[in-house]
Amino acid sequence: MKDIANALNVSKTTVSWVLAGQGDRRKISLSTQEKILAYAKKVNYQPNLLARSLTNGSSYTLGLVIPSINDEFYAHIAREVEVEAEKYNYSLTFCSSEADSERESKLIRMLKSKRVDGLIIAPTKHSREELDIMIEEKYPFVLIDRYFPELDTNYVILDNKESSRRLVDRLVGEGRKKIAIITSDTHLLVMNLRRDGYRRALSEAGLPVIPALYGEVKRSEYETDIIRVLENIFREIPEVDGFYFATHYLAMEALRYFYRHEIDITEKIGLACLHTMPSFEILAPKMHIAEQPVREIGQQAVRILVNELESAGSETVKAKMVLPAVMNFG
Amino acid sequence: MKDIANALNVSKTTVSWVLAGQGDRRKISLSTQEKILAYAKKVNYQPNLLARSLTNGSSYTLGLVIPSINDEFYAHIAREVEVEAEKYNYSLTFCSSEADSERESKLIRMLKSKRVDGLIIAPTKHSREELDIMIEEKYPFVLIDRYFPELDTNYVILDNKESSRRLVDRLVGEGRKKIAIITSDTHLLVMNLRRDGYRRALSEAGLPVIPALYGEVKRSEYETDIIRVLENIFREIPEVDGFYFATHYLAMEALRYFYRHEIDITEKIGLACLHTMPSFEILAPKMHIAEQPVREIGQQAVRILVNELESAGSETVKAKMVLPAVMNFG
DNA sequence: CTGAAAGCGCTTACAG
DNA sequence: CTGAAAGCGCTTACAG
Repeated sequence: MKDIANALNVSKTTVSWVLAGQGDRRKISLSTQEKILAYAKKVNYQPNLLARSLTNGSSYTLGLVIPSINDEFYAHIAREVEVEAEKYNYSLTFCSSEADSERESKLIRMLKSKRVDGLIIAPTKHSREELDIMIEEKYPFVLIDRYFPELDTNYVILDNKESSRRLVDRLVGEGRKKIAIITSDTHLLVMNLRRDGYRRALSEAGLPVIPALYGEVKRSEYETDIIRVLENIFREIPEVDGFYFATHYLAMEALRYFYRHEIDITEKIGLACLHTMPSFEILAPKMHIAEQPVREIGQQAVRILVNELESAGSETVKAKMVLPAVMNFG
Repeated sequence: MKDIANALNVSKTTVSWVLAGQGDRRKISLSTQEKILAYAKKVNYQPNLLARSLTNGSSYTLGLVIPSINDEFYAHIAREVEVEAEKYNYSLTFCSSEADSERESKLIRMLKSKRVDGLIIAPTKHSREELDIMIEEKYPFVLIDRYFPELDTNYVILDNKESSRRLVDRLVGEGRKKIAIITSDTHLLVMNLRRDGYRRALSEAGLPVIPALYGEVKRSEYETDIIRVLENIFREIPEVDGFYFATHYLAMEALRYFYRHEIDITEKIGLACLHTMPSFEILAPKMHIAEQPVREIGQQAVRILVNELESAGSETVKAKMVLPAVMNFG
């Protein structure tokens, strides 16, 4: 900009106005304007957005903190967030927390230091400290997929309990009586809500909740641990006739197991899963699926954030959205 | 920082030195150092990295431009790039170009304006202009997955021709004689290389290349268009006994079709695919797969970039890496 | 119609 | 041992 000003014998101020499209408003002579625009084009001037951000106090970048970008669900979320953010001229910096709350805290601090305007977080655990600080500082952020009811934050989540209840209810409707539930990450409230939904459906149908039909998979080694869990259930309750998977990657691994052991999943065993993967339709056409409304989650998260950014200062009331799943009965 | 300086009656300079860990080198008295550190901690001081970047001229952010983050392969690449970048203290801003070179150009310009230190790009088409400008400006970037041999740029790609040749050769080895090839995005050089590999394998085996066994799927509507393509082939050459898919999502949709029409893909029809998806192992255990070495692509891309950033100024010779696929014969 | 000047929050060469 | 000052590249209130 300085170069332009020097080359053209005008002030940086003038250049700045013109380049910002405020030339007319500031009544800068057309000839000067044209001169500047032409020269800027000639030298292929690109504004330094870093400097602009420092001056204006907003970077037009949002931060996305998720367990891993290399996960069907979160990659899709990232895409939808990106699309929506672009409408408001924001771009996205993402970080994978790897379900480690230490890391998560570090990443959040880093993103704040880089002065992203707001954060969209799928929190792994209660990073109490970081979230409290952000609430205190009124730093704009919205939680997705997971949340903490005791904290007054924005969030956009699935109606976990009801989605689960409906899925399991469907299995019950098929006459199944020994329905297992397979979960993971049980420190997460959402996982407990899913389990609640399962229990609910059973008790509404007058079926007992059998402890041996509960399987908990270690997240960090789920590919192998789920085998142990499944074998356990088949050994304890050989007459098991249904499985409800609390999340998609558990179902994926279970399907791998079922195929390998040629277990009949069209008649003998009914399946249900919270969220989906592109192959489920082929692998298990009869599986009942409650799909996360990915697009809406992404859109709402961005809108809530942008809304809060635009009404900076004026206290906005926190948005708490609980969305229904897209039900896909097999 | 200013606040700290005022509160403690020292200069910003001193605060800056201490916070940068240069206190000892600058021989600042221990008592001052401790005072500053303690106060910084107390007020939870977080440096404004925007300001630092503006001063230092590097933002410690890399830009990743890919067709879509919502794609198995690129999401995985993103993850590996992130992991590797973190080792060098870089974070990542990503943008999905949606295979639109207009968009791609815009995104590249935007990222440069935001002063990312370097770019990792899976280019969609020859955005001649943007790439030329970057070469001209010596802006650090590395191409992945796709490249342009006529341009002197860094790149990390798969050995497309050889991987394809080996896959098809495998099908040939099974005694198959009517092997179809299904491709898409044929404006991309890499797709042509894959086709070359296919042709090569056939001619090495003395088999004819039959035009009717060539299927080209429209990228933008591949889910439906592939059906047309497959039906065409089955109609023209009913005795087709093999399919080579030039990329994973084509295989995925084809499998959907094969399952729906109960086509025998264990004996009658042999399959091969460049790159994989988590379900292929279950859906088509006999499919031959050449997996992209995702981790190595990500790692090398980052290392090349960081290396160029660190040797800023001194002319580095461009890295041109052609990696072998990880072969997985079904 | 146009420009000089201050400020955003840092770093660092220079001076004492 | 410590600080005043310049500079990174922008924006904008103020003055003429």
